[in-house]
Amino acid sequence: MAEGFKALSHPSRLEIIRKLAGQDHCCAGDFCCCMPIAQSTVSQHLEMLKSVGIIEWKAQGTKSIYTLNRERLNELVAALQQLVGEDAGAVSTLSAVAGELQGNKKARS
Amino acid sequence: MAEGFKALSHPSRLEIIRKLAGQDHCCAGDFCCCMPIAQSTVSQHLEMLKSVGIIEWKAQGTKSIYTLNRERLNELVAALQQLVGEDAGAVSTLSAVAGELQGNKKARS
DNA sequence: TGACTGCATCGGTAAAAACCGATTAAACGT
DNA sequence: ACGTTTAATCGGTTTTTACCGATGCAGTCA
Repeated sequence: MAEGFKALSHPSRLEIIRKLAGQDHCCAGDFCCCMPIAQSTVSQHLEMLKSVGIIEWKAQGTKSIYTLNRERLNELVAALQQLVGEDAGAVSTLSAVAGELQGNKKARS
Repeated sequence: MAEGFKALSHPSRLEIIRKLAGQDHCCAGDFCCCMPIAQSTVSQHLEMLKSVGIIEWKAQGTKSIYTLNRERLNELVAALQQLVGEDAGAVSTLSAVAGELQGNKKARS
């Protein structure tokens, strides 16, 4: 769990995730060209994210295709929520939001 | 944001949070006695958690009282969810849960 | 087959984090 | 006022992380 959050604890790695979240998949080079760090450094950040399962890797010709593992990130979210103790208060907030989004009168009040 | 996750990226700090989550408040000594690290080290971990707002501090006599800032942790949860991209899928799951908990027919389907 | 591309990996340096024991300082009880 | 308790801070060491340029190695295309 600490490992997972460590992977999220660097701006460059968050940037990688952000980019990947809006794009379905990227190859390694796509990150290099929009970040102020060397290619080898990017590669190491990718390796770290991969090692904790936050991103997934696939070879495609001479390129490396990376995709976001949303499930793994959701696990981290869940772990964090559980740590806080997702009690009644959190649930009611949650249902209020859900109601709002659906025009659900019962949930709103 | 990276700072926040960095604070969560160490087992000792997670342990502090976990302990605090089940206990409303603790003084500094309460952590020392159940962790395999020196008092000065615990103090530094507490300082780090405090500096990013995850815990709060209050002096009480000769003791230091620490409490968990659940709101701050929820902010991090939210940030992480947003990073993943809380899309339609996530919302419907969310409202389904809310509906379940309230006996809401509309949300259930 | 030989040049080229795209990336991972290697070797090394600099900076940051983790940790400790010792010291300091505030609040307390006597 | 004095000794005690509690916890922050200091000085220093070791380990880890971040970063780079250079090198190596597939896969591709001429």
